[in-house]
Amino acid sequence: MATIGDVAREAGVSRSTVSSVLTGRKFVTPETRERIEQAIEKLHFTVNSGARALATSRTMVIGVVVQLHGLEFSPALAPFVFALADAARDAGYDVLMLSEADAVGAIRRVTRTRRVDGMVLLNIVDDDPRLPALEASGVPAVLLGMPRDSRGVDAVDLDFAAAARRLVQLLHAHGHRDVLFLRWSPAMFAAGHSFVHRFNDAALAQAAELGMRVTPVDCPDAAEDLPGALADAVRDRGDATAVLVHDEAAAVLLPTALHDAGLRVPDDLSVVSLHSSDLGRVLSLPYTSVESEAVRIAQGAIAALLRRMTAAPDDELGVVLELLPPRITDRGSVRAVTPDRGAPVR
Amino acid sequence: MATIGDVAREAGVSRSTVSSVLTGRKFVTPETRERIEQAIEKLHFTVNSGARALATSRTMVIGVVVQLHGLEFSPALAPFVFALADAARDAGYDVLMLSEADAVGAIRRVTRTRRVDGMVLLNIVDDDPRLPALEASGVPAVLLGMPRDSRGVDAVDLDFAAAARRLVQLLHAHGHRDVLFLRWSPAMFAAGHSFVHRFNDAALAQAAELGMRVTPVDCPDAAEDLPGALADAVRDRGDATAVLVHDEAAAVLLPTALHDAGLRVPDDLSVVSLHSSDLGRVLSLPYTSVESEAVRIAQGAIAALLRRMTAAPDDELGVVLELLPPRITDRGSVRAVTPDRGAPVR
DNA sequence: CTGAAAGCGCTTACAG
DNA sequence: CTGAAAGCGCTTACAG
Repeated sequence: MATIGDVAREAGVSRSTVSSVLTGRKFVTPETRERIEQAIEKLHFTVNSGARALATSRTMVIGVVVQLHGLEFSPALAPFVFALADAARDAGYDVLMLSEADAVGAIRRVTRTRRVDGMVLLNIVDDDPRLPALEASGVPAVLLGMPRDSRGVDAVDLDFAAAARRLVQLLHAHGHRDVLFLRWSPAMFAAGHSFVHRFNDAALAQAAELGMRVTPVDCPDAAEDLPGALADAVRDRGDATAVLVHDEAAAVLLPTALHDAGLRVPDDLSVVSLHSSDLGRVLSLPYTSVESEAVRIAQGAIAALLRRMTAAPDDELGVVLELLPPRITDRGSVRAVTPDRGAPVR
Repeated sequence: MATIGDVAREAGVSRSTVSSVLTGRKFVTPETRERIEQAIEKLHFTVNSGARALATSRTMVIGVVVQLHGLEFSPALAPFVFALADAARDAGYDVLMLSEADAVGAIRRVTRTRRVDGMVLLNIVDDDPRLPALEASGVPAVLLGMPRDSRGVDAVDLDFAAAARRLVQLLHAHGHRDVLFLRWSPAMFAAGHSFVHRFNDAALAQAAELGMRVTPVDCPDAAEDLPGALADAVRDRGDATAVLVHDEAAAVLLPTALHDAGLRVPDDLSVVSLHSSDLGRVLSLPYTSVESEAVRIAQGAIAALLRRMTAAPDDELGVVLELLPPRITDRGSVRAVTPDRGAPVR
């Protein structure tokens, strides 16, 4: 491996001059620059990132901490991780994946050993134990998610409340007044996943405001109980003319449950949902739904992180809490009904 | 941040002695060791990984390269990535996630800048363009997947051929002689995903050997065409008494298609499958199937990589090509039929 | 068993 | 505009 010294010798200049063209932080005459670049080319020289990190105190690495609670639909995390890596790369950063069970330990380890310049935390919950560890580390960070209290840490997330309102409004505008709400399991609520609460609270509030009846159905904690629970919910739907879904697995399994019950969408029942867009695409989920926006959220998170990482020490930056507006993709799963009778419009 | 010099001063010893207890490569008398450990504790000292990397030429980081072809079911990759990170961590390594579109560029970049000690490549295809780049880099590596020609690189994968044989044998043992084979799309075959070929070839060969009729059904390249294709396949199944599935999305959507057709499993039709275990678990896919073994494969891959990374330069290591034996989980989706009539046994 | 010195490969004030 | 020197925080022969 060629070093900066080899390049300097080859080009007949000093190491500092080579460094100047590498960093681009100093002016070098075109001629010597040219000579140096040729030497770099010839020797296949590349900067040793460890040495550079030691000299600059910047690793150009971002740590991404995902906590696999087991409760969550882990495949749905993948798009966010990949989108984060892409966004980081566009800014010149690599991504260290921290998925070990002991997330607090991971944060301590990589920050103390100076492995990363900044951190992104995924699947945040209220009172997340990772936040104090983050605070103690003093490393720039951003949350991909929006806990009740982000403790001064920047956070970026989809606006789940707005998403819920828009879906409810959509149903209302089509005449639906009685809606079944398939929501995340009690364990997810209890774990403090704030997106679950935000969606739920906003959906119920919006429905109340519009004078709609919304019957919540809790998805079971155990995956194997879900098909049965869906079947029950659909059978016991009463006069509901529409279904609002906010649970990954429920969105995937609902088609089967509806078919089992001999119901057609949207003829017999309208459906709107919020679930992972990637999953929906691959499985052709046929429901009008809110996009999960992994790419935009990841880009927003990296932008917020860059702002912190590149801030001067004396900059007093305000906390960024960014809620991205939901976008709805219409897949024709909502049908207009007459509000009074609850029956499909002919 | 405390440095090794601070610790040395605090403990009243030299920096080299501190280093000796840090690395554990030299004997230090218990008394001085004790003093040093107390100083480390007191100052909250942690080794600066960049400095250590520079001094030792080892980063303790493994690069994981995933190529998101767009064709594949990307959420199914997540379990492998997480399992790799876990296995690496157990061996003291962190994982750098490389998911950018230009995988070859990523390999060049992280190896030339000495960011990693080794690499793991996921979703390998035949004639994978990443292999030459890997070879050129000279960095230890392992493939998670088994291309036709691994070009001297260690590779670990599930034994897809054995998996196919065992599933076919299982159907045969239960009397099935006419089987529908829902297989990956032509684009996946064309892309050279060897697991797709290995499963397919072995399934067809085993069936022929056992005198079974197997009718392959190509899943469509476009996700949105899959539901229709499944419906067609099920309707036109002829005298088939069982379905063999090797396609993630097909495994997920088959229940709906069967329900649509008014068919019950296993009463009207038996089903066996190979799909992501995690996905199957979360969605409660009700089919007897081969486990995808993300954890065992990842552990095997990291073990193989460690062997290379820790080998002495003059060790002439043989190439490791490891195919893990498939394990079948019985979910009662196979029913015994009488071979002659093809009708269910009453 | 411990320490002084050199070195890993860069960057960055500071002179000139 | 270029270079010599010091320094980033470790590890590792080599003496003693």
